[in-house]
Amino acid sequence: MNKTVVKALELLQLFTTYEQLTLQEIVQLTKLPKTSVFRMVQSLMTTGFLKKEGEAYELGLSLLQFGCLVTERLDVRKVALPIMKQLREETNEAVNLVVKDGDEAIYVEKVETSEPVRVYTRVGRRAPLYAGACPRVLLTFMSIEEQKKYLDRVELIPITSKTIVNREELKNLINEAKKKGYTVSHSELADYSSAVAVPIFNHEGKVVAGLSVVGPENRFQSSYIEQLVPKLKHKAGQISKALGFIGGKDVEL
Amino acid sequence: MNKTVVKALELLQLFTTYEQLTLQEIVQLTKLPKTSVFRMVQSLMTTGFLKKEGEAYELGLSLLQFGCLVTERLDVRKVALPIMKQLREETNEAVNLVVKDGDEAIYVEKVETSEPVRVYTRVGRRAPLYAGACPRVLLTFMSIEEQKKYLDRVELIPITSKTIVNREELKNLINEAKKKGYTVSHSELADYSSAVAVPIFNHEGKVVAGLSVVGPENRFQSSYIEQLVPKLKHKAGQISKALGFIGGKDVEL
DNA sequence: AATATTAATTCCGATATTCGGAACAAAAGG
DNA sequence: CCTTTTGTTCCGAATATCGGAATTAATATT
Repeated sequence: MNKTVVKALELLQLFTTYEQLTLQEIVQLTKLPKTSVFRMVQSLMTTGFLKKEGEAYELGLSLLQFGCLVTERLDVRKVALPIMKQLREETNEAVNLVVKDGDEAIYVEKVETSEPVRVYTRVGRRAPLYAGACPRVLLTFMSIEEQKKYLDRVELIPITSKTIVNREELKNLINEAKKKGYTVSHSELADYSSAVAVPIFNHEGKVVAGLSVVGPENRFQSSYIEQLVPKLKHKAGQISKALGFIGGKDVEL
Repeated sequence: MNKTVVKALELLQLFTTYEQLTLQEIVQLTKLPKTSVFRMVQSLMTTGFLKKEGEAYELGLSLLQFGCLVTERLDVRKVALPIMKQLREETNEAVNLVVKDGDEAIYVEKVETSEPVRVYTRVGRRAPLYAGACPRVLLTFMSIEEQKKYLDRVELIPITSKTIVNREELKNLINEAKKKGYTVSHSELADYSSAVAVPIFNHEGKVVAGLSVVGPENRFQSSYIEQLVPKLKHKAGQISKALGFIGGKDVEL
């Protein structure tokens, strides 16, 4: 492995939290010697990953290009987007699409609602697989071995006061969700926001994404969730089908 | 500067042209020793910039997050987008927003038309400042010294058969455009596509972006362009104003 | 105006890190 | 079963990185 490269890219990661940083600030945050930081920043600048805006450094425009390319190349997203828009029309709620990346879930597409009270999720946001409806639906429907390994390995860190941190409770929820074919979460990732999520499968029958409807907790009572689930399952089924998925006991095609 | 970091990031740049690459292919393209490529790829993977998809490597999902952050943080884009949509409604043509990044122009936002014949531009695309209406409008309205330096330094490489490669011709076009307050191009960046572009200024009176209307060459006759120009100028003026621009002989506010 | 303070940049010798050839392993193809 | 191709590990040599210290630049203070 290449230590310097990793360090430089970790340095770049700082800019996901901070919009602008001076050299000084980077030194403080990374605790690396100033000269080293300086060198790395220079390197990141020549490649367009960072740029200097007056005093401070910012993310460079190269990243724009990369981001767009990744988006375009994600085919789940391509087929899901129009269907997500339909779902938004039917439910008038925000719809999210999440894919798995290592031990995390990443929000790759969203369709917003016109409701005045909204839950704002940023595309590119990451969340652990155990928290939130959409991430957990990925965890629920992954292969048994992979799931077991993950559950043994993962440390359950609370994000909000309602994040599930008890391993047994999590396992129960997963098993239940597997039977029902959907997951529900209340304020696990952000306070006062709830979500219902269903899995999307590819041609191999593997979960490749989670589709969810998100909204304010007070609106998401069980009677309302029951109305949402068949709609979600229907749309997720359409997306799965478009990806070449054929079987599926849990999915109504 | 940090040689390894730069090399690794240049390696990553390969993936803007190729969607997938095996280790072998990267070795051939970069002409670097296999072991070095291997190491760099490993480093890029641990940081999520690359991922292995079966045989080959692809851009990782980290880049999605970075791309979205850059987009969100670009405030020209934020204020321009709604106005661009209005312009699309008024003209029923595709509208592009371009900013300067070093010696290049980058497309940062687009609004597409419903016309059957379209010109497709990808967000994140780069173009030299001398070619195409929108890039050249940035060149036209940058500071005199900067412009002079650029013109002395730049090598004019043809992109299509109609790309301007004669320095004198380019200078004349720039001077003319400066008087008129807009730039026109025909098939300079892509065959059969034309564009009209106007500048957007910030609070300091510096050009920060170019706004253009793009369409198929046959539709962009001079009579039609004359209709477009006032509309473009009006909208660009609105955006400039929103960015704090006050003066402006060339802009009708 | 002179001085103090803070941050950015350059220098340079020590050394840890990267380099890259070669050997090895694994998988694919004949 | 052997050959070929691609991916991965090893290890000594070399060089690129490291980081302290000095220098420069910019800003604040007396």
